Amino acid sequence: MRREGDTKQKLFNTAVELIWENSYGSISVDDICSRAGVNKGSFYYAFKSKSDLAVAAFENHWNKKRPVLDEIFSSQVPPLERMKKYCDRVVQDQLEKYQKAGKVCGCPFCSIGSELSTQDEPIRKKAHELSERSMKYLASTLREAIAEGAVEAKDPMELAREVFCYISGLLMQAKIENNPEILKCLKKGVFRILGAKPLAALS
Amino acid sequence: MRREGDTKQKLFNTAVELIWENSYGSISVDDICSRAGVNKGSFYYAFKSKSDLAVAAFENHWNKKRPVLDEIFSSQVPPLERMKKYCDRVVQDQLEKYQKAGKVCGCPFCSIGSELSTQDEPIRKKAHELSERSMKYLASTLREAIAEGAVEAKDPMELAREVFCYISGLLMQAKIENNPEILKCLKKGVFRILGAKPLAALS
DNA sequence: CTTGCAATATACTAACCAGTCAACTAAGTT
DNA sequence: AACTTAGTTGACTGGTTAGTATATTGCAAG
Repeated sequence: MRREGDTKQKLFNTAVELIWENSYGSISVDDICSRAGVNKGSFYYAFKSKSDLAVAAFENHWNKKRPVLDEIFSSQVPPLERMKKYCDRVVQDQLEKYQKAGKVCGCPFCSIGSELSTQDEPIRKKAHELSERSMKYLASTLREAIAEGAVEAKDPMELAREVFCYISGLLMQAKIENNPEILKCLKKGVFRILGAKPLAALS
Repeated sequence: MRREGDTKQKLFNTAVELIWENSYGSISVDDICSRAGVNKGSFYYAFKSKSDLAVAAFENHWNKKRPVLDEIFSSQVPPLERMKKYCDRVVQDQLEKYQKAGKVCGCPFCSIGSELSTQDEPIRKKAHELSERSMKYLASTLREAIAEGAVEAKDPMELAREVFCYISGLLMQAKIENNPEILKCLKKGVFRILGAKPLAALS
C-alpha cells in the first residue's frame, strides 16, 4: 500500500476519459472507481466529492498538456507559424481521440464547462480559468503578429477571444455532427478571422 | 380532462426551461412533472421516455423561434442588414434569459447537444438538424452578400459555418465565464469574419 | 517488535432515479 | 342512460446514486 499518488492519478485519468467520452451527469462515482480499479473508500479518502475530483482531474489534464502548448507557442517560432502549429495540433488531438473513442468528443474543458457552468460554481471557475490560460497563449502570439504587421487589429486579447470562440465552437459542432471532416477547415477559419493577409502563409 | 395538447405544451416549456438553466443530466422526470404541474402517468402517456420529451421539446422550441428568424432573414432586407439584426437578436435573447435566470445560460440547442451528443443518438441528430437549419439562414444570406460584392468568399456554406461556430462558441464562453458583457463583441466578431469591408456598416 | 497512522477495502444507507401499472374520470356516441 | 375510450392519477418497483462508517492493511519510526 502507501501509494496515494498512484490512486489519485488513476482517478484523474479515468475521470477525464469517462467525462470526455460521455458526460459528467451520466457517469457515476462507482463507474469511475471500477474503471480505475480503485475502491470507493479510497476515492472518498482522496477527494471529498465527485465535483472535487472533476476540478482536480481537469487541472491535472491541463498540466499534462502544458509542455506541448509551451513548445507550440515558443517565442522562437514566428507568430503566424505558432498559430498554424496550434491549429494542426488541435485537429490532430481530436482525430486521435476520435479513433480511440469511435466518436467525436470535442474539447473536454468546454464540454464539462458547458454542461455544468450554471450548476456547479467550482467547476465553472475551473473551466473559465483553463480557457483563459489558452487565450493567453493566443493573445501574446497575436500581439506579436500585430506588432510585426502580419495581422491588423487593435486589441490582441479581443482577437484571441474571437479565435478561441471560433475554435471551441467548431469542436462543439464537430461533436454535434459527430463528423471529424469539418475539423479540416479549422485552420482556414482561424486565418480568415486573422484577416486576408496571412492566408497565403497556409502551407 | 381531455387536454393532452395542453399537457404536452406545458412539458415542452418546462423541459426546455429546466434543461437550459441546468442540464439534462441534473434534472429528473419528477422535477419536470412537478414544475409543469403534470403527473408522472400523464408524462409517460404523452412521451415514451425522458429523451423523447427532450427531442420533441427542442423541436417545439425551435418552431416557436422560427417566425422571428424568418422575419430577420427576410429577403426584403439587405443581406448585411440581416446579419446585423440577427446578431442583435441573439444578444438580446441571451440578456433576457440572463435576467430571468440570474445567470448566462448560453444556447439551449448547443448546450444539450454538447452534453449528450456522444451518448444519445436521437438527441444528437436533433441538435445537428437544428444547427443546420440556423446555418441555412446564414448561408443564403451570405450567398447574396457575396453576389452583391459586399463580402469576399468562395463558399457561402463554409462561411456560414464559420460564423455559426463563432457565435455558438461565444455563447458557450459567456456561459462558462458567466459574464454577459462578452456578448457585446458578438457583432464585431461576426463582421470581422465576414471581412474588413462591411465593418463600416456597423451602426 | 510494537505502536501509530496513511491508505485501502467493503458493507451499508437514505435518497433518488426512470419507468410501470391498475384504478379512475369525464367527454363523446348511440 | 349505458358504453367507449382518450386522458389522468399517484402509488409502486427495482435499480442506482453519492456519500459514510467501520474494519483492515502494511509501512515507518521508536
